[in-house]
Amino acid sequence: MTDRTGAYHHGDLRAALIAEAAAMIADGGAASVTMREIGRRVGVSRAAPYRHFPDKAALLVAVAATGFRRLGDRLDSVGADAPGSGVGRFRRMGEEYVRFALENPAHYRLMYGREALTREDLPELREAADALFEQLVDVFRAHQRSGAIRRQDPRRQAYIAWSAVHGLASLLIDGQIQAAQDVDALVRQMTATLLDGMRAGAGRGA
Amino acid sequence: MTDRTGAYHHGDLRAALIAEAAAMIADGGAASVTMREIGRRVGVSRAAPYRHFPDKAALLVAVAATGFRRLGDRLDSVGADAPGSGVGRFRRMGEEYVRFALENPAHYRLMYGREALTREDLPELREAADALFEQLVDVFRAHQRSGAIRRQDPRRQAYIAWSAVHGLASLLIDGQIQAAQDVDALVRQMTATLLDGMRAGAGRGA
DNA sequence: CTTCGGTGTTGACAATGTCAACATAGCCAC
DNA sequence: GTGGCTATGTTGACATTGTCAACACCGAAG
Repeated sequence: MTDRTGAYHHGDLRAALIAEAAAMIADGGAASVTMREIGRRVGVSRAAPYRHFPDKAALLVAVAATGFRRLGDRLDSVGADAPGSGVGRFRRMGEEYVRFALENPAHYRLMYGREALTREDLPELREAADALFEQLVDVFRAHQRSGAIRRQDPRRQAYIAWSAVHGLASLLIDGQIQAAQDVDALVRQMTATLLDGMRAGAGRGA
Repeated sequence: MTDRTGAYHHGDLRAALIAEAAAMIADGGAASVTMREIGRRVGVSRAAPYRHFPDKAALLVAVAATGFRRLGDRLDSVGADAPGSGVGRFRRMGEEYVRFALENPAHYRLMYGREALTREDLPELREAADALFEQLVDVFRAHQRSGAIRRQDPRRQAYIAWSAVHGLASLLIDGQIQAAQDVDALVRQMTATLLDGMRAGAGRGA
């Protein structure tokens, strides 16, 4: 198999590079990540990573994408925990989302640090993010079915909810909102506000 | 006056540096900003900027802070336009906020790119951001007085609203939400949802 | 006029991303 | 098995960058 990106000399350099980069990001911020240092830590030379990623941005994209997938899994699991499709599902997902961000601030920032990471040739990130979004849309579809919220374009509702949760996570991470706040309470108030707002007449968009 | 940071050899290098950096950010992204290039463009040597800013991050903080002040001014003006303190005030501010972000995406990203910019010794950014937040709190206080929304901690309401608007702006800028969407309609739906939610019973936070 | 601090300049250094030339290891056809 | 091809990894090299140190200059204060 030539196509397999796996074990050759090192074992599975590609995976090791992603893991090491993630680790470095976790405890030094994205700025501390260096191609050369990653190589050093993994035990290869500085140019070795270039056999697996065309450049630094590509490696970071891969790292960011794994973040979206991990986050998606976590949201899935708390979503699945829901006994019925009660309104609590969105709330629990919101809490979990913010928790993930606070636990992995640098990684989270990287995931949305689209500035350097937006590249046509690397659709992986966008796809991972899109998958996450679709999860969210499903939640709103479910909430509509259960009559908890108003029937209208669930994607629009999901956009709004995503914005709110992502915004809160970002502001918390960056310290714009003092983390001393009771975060869970804030998340609950936010999700409740949104759901209440979506239950009421709000919807004459456009 | 020795304290005056102003005109000496150049005229007003400090201000020129900030302006030039802002310009470079505007059309090349933050990554394109280079101390040396800024110097080149302003017509000074590479080390000259270091007489006015201890390092690159400090200059970027200054640039980011001007962004918050400009944004604050714009929000003020649309807020002031409000005839009464009608509920429209928050909506208009939200629209203006998102407009600013879409018009100055790179600058906006820098403003919230707290990762590299969080430094104890440079409170300027935090202060500028805090001032913006206080503007928002005032809006919710006003909306409470007019009875448009529920009476509860206006800061919590402002946090939620800020999160939502900032999140939407971020996702739009980064292309996570297709800009092809009718942005204004989305903003209107969001602000309406939030206000409706704050009018209803949502508030048992904690 | 002299002097001094605020400004700006050039030289230098270490670190980084990345390319090119070169080495090698494992798998394939024979 | 063996020769060779490709995937993988290595070292050398280069331009660029942030930043510091040593030096030069200009204008105000005495």
